[in-house]
Amino acid sequence: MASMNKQMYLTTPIYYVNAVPHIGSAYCTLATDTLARFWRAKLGPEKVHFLTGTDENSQKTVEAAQKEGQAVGPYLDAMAARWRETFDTIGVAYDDFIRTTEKRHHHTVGVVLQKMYDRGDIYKGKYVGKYCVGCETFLKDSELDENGHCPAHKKAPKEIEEENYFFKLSAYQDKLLKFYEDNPAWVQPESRRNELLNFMKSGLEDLSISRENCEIGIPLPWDPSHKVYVWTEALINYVSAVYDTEKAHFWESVYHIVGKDITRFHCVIWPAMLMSADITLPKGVFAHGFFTVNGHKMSKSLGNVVDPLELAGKFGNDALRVGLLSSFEFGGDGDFSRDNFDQFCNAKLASGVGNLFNRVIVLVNKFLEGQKPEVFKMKKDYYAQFSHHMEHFQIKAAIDTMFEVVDKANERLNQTEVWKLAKTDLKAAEPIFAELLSYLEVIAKMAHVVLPESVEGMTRMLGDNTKVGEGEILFERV
RNA sequence: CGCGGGAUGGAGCAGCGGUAGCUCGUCGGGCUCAUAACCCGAAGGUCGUAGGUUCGAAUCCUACUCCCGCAACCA
Repeated sequence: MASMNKQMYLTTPIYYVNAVPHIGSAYCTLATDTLARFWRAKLGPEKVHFLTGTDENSQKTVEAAQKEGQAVGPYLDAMAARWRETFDTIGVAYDDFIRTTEKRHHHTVGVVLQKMYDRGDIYKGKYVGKYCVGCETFLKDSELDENGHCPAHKKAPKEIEEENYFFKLSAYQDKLLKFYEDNPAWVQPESRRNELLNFMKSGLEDLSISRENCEIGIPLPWDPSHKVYVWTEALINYVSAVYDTEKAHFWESVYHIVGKDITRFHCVIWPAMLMSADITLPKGVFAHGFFTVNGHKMSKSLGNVVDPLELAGKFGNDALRVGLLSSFEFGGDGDFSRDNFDQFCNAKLASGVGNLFNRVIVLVNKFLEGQKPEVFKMKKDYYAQFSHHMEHFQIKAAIDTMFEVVDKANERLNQTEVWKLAKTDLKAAEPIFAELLSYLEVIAKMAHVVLPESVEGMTRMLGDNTKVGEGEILFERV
């Protein structure tokens, strides 16, 4: 159970560098960042490791570089920097950013594959098939459209016959099923787990894991004329980041946060590879859902691609973070619309959290000259509720808990009409101010995790042990 | 019979066997400490259709209809 963890290693998928970051990658990364911030608050910063990065050893990146008229190396450097800068800009505090072109990754991939090879799980076979460069995969005849083209790329696939190395995935079917049975919560949400069980029960086939004649990639240690297939190699990044370093102890506490489209790689192929290489399996995999934009899939042709940098620039990083994460449950699908986002910023952030802080602090300054009254003992432990949700990857529910406290405080304000009471009976008003300040404090504690930038203003307003600060505007209305 | 997700008040969602809930919006009232913010109340749903199981069904079963994703800027 996550609540028993003494340390935490969280990963996002690594992102293809030949596209620019969009709202989906920002969503996944901000979600993982938020979980990381929660665990740092709970366990201490040194007990948490948060990894993200870029996936670069793909034939597609070679083509993209050529299109830009650049050499591959500088192109990859520039694109990886762009991803990294985007995450930095929107307030993602990763502990490590891995690129699959780095030496540490190449080294680890060699080690892992050699272990699989030594065990006898990798053999050489002949692969005859139709290869689509765009998909980076072989397509079955049944997958082609009526013209014999790849339905996704509208291009005829190349007829390729080549020697490939294969991984005996089929040999792991029973072990995987047993593992799933023994670890019912390993994949979350449960609907994804059921999908995967059906997939595995339908029979696993051996997997081609190498390519010949690739311009980019990692050579197989025992046969450098073959490069490791990009997906096979990409998964290993999670190990590469900690393998053979002082961070190695984190491996036993790793949770992968992934998109629902890549669960097969992470929940079937990856554990089988780890079993083969005799490496401890991750503690769990959580698959989040996808966004539509105004009810439609994000697409360049529809012109509805949402740029996270634009939103962050306009509304602020905290609004982007909590706006995305609270718009639908982590694990489900949802819709993003600019109208709803605007509404959220006004209603929940400006009129909600921001107004409440200003409201209470101004009152305390006005009637108590900023002096803090006796501490109030709260009946309900809101932070415990918040923690419980976060420990179970229920990010939206955790954020909703914070807004619940905001509502509670506003309700108390109106019930007690403390601004009237203070004029006639200051002694009676004091405990109410104490109560209100204690709500602000628990909100700030949660904001440390979900509103990491605004928490600075909250801290200023809450002041020191004896006096509160000045009221200020945390969120402007939009 | 390709696979999968979904259909719940104006919008977005939760509920998944026991008298329909949340957020936003709308309308009415209150308050005036606060960022035209806050509080209270109301309207608004026969929970896609038709059957079935059950003392009782959004909730389980069957059939059907319609949307959407797998279709790359893809997480």
